[in-house]
Amino acid sequence: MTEQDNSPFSDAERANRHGAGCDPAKRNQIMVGAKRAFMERGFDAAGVNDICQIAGISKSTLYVYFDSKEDLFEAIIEQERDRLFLGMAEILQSGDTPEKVLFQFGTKIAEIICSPEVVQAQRIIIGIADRMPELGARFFSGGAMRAQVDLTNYLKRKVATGHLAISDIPLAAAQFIELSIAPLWKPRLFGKMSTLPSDHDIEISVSSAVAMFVAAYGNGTT
Amino acid sequence: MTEQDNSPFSDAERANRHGAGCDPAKRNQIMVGAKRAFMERGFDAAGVNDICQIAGISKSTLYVYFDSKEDLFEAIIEQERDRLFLGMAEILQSGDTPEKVLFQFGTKIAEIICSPEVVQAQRIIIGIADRMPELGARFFSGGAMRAQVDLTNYLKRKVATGHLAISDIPLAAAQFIELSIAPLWKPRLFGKMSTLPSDHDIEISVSSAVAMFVAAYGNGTT
DNA sequence: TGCAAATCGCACCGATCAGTTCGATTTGCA
DNA sequence: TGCAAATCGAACTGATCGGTGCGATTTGCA
Repeated sequence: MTEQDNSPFSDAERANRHGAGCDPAKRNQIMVGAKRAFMERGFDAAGVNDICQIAGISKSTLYVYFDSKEDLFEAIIEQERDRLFLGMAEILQSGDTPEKVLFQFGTKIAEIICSPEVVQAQRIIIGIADRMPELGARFFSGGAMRAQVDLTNYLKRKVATGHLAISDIPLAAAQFIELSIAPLWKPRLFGKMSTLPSDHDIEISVSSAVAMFVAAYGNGTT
Repeated sequence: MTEQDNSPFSDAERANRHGAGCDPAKRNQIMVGAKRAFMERGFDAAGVNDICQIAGISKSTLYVYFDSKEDLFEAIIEQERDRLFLGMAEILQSGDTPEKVLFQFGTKIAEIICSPEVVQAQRIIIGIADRMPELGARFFSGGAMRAQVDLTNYLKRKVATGHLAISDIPLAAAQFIELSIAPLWKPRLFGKMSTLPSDHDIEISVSSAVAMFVAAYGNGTT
């Protein structure tokens, strides 16, 4: 698998010289270039030679840092997955009303999920889900599914404090997320909508999602 | 296995001589085999030789009937797309209450969209959406989007007769469809849920979708 | 500066695959 | 039955691509 550099560098070593395939800067350089190549052309169409050219490294070096093209792709996906959903959980710590919190949460998730990079990544992952089934499942678990779990926990708190009345809370969380991206994501994924949805589009979708959610699960006091 | 010779053609049709690449039975035979190959292995992994073997025809003949592998794939998708959404519109002609109609509609669409064949087709199409952007858009327009248009028209009628109160009707249609498949489709697509959702799973999802929809857009009389 | 390690550059391998060619074979109408 | 058209089958083409091997070059510490 990936060379998860378990080698403990001494301070002296870390400064400049690294073992073969152990320079984090070079590793990052490869991943940045490969990410661009994959995003622009897809997994199959992006050749290893293209990747090397874009990243500005030699093929020999690439294969010192990564075992295979698939290995490289996995490393990129895992990194991006974590990066994208970073600020997600914080929104749910706010003390605002559920309406406001849900609106912010829905907006954020719609922005992420419908962004060109994420849509492209999703396309690639879905397309090779047969060849690399574990990767698809992990991407989903660490991305959209994790957001759903976070939202579930938030909703549980709001139910406990009587702000919301929900019987099946995980289902409600999934519903809200799908509602937030309802008219946007699927067309994006299939290429029917080629341009990024505007802030206004997202606002319409998310505010309607919040309204619907509150109509169904609100207790009338908000 | 390969010979699908119980074809539904009359003796007259079948006995006739056809021009090269003009025998509908042979064309169908190719498409049946190719469909199996594509579904089992995906677009790239399914080789033309595999397709020929499964279909029980020679490569030469295949290229008499279809210009390319992509051409063949398109023909299959267009055919399947129409077949799957066949009984969809009829449900919306029922005189039942909106709750019942929506429940039937949601159940049907969830069954279709989450079925193994459709999920696999969606994966393939999404995966090659970059190479064949038109196909993805057409597949979406003729499939899920058409269902959404049908539902929009139904909802318009119900709004006109005062059964429902909706401001943005196309948005509401999209919302209902997404709600119906909310906890099911995405995990299926990413390979997180490898087995077909049970009737019970679908019922839970759809009935909750209906309840939510009525809570948001009902006028209280139903 | 010298030396060893890391990286580079590039040819090369082996495999795959879409699509073509063409002679052999089957099919079905007259 | 004869003949022409449709189909078969299998070799072949041309190109792509992931991955390897190895000598040349650069890098950075001693």
